[in-house]
Amino acid sequence: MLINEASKLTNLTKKAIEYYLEQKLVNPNRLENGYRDFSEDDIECLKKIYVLRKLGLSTEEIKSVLADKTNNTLQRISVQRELILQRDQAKKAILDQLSFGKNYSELSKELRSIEQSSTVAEKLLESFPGYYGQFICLHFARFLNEPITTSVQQSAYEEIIAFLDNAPSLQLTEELQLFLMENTKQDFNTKNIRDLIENTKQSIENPDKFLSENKEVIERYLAYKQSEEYKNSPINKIKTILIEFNNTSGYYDVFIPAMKKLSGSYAEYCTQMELANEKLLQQYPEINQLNN
Amino acid sequence: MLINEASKLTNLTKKAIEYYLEQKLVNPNRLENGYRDFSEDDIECLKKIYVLRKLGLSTEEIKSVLADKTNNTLQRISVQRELILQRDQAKKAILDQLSFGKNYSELSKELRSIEQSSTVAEKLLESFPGYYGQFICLHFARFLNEPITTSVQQSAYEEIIAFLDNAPSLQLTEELQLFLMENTKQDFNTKNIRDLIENTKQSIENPDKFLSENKEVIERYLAYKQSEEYKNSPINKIKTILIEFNNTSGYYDVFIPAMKKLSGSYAEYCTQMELANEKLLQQYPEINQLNN
DNA sequence: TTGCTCCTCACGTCACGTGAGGTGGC
DNA sequence: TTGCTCCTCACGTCACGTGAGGTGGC
Repeated sequence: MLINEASKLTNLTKKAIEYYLEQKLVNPNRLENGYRDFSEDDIECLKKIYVLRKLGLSTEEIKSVLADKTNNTLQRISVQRELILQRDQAKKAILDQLSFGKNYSELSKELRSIEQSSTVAEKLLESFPGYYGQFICLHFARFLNEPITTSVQQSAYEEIIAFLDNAPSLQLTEELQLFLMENTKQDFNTKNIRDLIENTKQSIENPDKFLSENKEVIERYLAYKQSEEYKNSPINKIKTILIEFNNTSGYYDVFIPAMKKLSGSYAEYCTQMELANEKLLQQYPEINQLNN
Repeated sequence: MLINEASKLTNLTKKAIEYYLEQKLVNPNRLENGYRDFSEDDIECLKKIYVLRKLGLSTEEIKSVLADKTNNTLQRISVQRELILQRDQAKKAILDQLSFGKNYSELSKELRSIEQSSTVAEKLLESFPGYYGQFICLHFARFLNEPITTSVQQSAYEEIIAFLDNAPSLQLTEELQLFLMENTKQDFNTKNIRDLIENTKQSIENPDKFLSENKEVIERYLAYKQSEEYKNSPINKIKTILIEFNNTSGYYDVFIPAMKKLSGSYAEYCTQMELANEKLLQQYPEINQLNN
């Protein structure tokens, strides 16, 4: 069909369609007279583009979403938009304060720390691949709402940025990447990640309760970790790579200490986590052997 | 001081400052050699621009904010951003559904009704001046979350758009505008409007309770409305103009009926409102005379 | 031939960033 | 003279919109 009909079917203007053609988002055949001939598939594709554009994705982003047969790209973008929404809400709150007559210089500082926090979160998402990046990003985002006021915080912020900008990228073999994608395709979206984070939080806040309530699961898990099956599994390989990466990239030596300096709530979280971990080790000393 | 120093003091780049100069947001003097000489006032102004730009205001918006000595413009923009935030949140929810694997064609409809709802809200804000526009906009925004699915709703939507695009603008004399501004400057911001709306909602949901609990206030109010003082007050003049406007513009004949068709929850609200009003009239029949 | 669609090309938008090329100050 | 700042002018960005000018189809 010709462009006019395509335009009507997709709710897109001709000019918009022409633009997407130029950007190679769609590639209809040409008729002998040079007119473009849109197929059913082209129309489907344009309809998707319409939706994605209305949702605020750039043409580049749309290109990768269309090329990606899994929903991984879409999930990443979704996490990104969540960060942006949070930032915009914080900005809206400042706008309200301004319209209420609060003065500019005070708010200017608040603004700066909002921007710095979201820069950290965005860079975290960029720095780590796939699902792992989303997890890391949402995990740390919770601790980034505190204003940066002291010079210690400021230099910690700068260390973090330098780390994230220069850290070697985490490389997984294609096989492992595929494994991760396959296994996170359905189950892990923004909401599930949030739930997971929330569960972790509750278990470290009250480790005794967690340990007694989940005795069975924990023991099954430990048994699995000692099995041959686990030792040869992709998930173990990924874990090994991660530990190696964390040890050599500066993640443990630079990033984590800086995060603790930047965010009081994160430092507190870590302390709790260590306590909980001690209790776990007391109850299951065999874990020590597992990690070596 | 020269542009370099101004840039350092304000956190703006030279190019950004030059752009604001071109847009006439600031107007520094020139030295004999043609160099620009920024005053303390210019710097203050640039600092404000910095904050407002970070908050996402366009240069045109910033221009009106800077020109406006009251906070009225800022308040309007704040309401506008609230609408945008709501829309973006709805869009983010759709993005999540997509990344969860839901199909495009279903979501495309949802998308359309999100956009239509926010168009109505935005046009409401544009169509009425000052505080009144903000109130009207937030008042109706609550009823605009329902999807547009039937053809009755669709044509009601179109009627509303046509009404808002063509309605004569509500004109108040400068004196009355000033009065409104003076009296809404402090007390009415987004949050206060919300509270007011919430209070109204509760009183019409349970008119008996409202009437008995607020007996004294209502009676004092009625007495005031019968006084000579009220008859000569600006608020009475504004009310007269509003009633006239509502009667002649099509607000009552076109807009309100269309809103009822568009939104079931608004229709319900109106019914409740009428019931509550009847009860009020039963208790205070003298109101009938007041309105003539 | 007329009125319509199709094509490509060019220029505008918004808030700057990135130079280029020329002048001024020390 | 050198290295710095200042000035203005031009072009690029992103996702199109608004024509202009020419061709094709009925």
